[in-house]
Amino acid sequence: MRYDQDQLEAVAGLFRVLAEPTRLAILQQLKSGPRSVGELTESLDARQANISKQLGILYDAGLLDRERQGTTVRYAIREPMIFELCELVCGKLRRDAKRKWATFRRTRTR
Amino acid sequence: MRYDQDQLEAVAGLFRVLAEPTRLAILQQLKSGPRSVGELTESLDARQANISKQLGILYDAGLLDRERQGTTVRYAIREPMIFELCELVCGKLRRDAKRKWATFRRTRTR
DNA sequence: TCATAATATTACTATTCAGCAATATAGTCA
DNA sequence: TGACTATATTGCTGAATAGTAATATTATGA
Repeated sequence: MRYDQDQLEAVAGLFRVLAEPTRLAILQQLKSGPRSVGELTESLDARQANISKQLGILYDAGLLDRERQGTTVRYAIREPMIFELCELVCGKLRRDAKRKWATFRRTRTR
Repeated sequence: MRYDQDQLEAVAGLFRVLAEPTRLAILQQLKSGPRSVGELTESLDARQANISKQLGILYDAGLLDRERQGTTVRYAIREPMIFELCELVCGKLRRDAKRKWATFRRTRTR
């Protein structure tokens, strides 16, 4: 697969959406099931304005579904693919950590 | 899998490295094989300083290998996993595009 | 050692954006 | 309608960073 400039921009844009701990934390919460803005605000110990804003960004990126229920709004994962992404990244981080640890042991033990 | 704050930061950090079109373009070039800074600078029509800087960021993130050969330096992919990441993202973008197109057709044809 | 070539670094500017407080909007119920 | 609740938006500030020109570093060969 070969990407032109616009496609690279689009791919980079989606990675950028995932490049923020707060948004990842939201996604992690939603992995267990749909949540309202208020529930997320409480469980993440954050400001409502910020959670709402970050949810908007995730929604605009097409990663979440949104549904009004009376005066509350519930968000849910639309793209389970994001968890595969996170798993791949975590696998790499684990490999890095293991490598670093092995190096440390080598330099300490002889 | 459950992530704490530090892990979320680490994952976000790696996504941030991939969240730049120039760096993705570099990775794309390297997919065909190792390249020197000069070769990348030419094929990407960019400034040498910038390519060198972005290569440094990719290297520091543990995504690239580096090898000096005389006065030139060749970089190579160290983590083929990144291409899986890009493929997942592209799959999503294709789905989005298809969905948008289908909606367009629905609203036009009746 | 000197000249040259390839790469890296530095110092800077412009842009982007997370988080915030304040405020606006939308839905519910009396 | 008005009071109340939940969510969204606006305007702002501080921090991060892509790209740049200029310069420094490193290696080669005469």
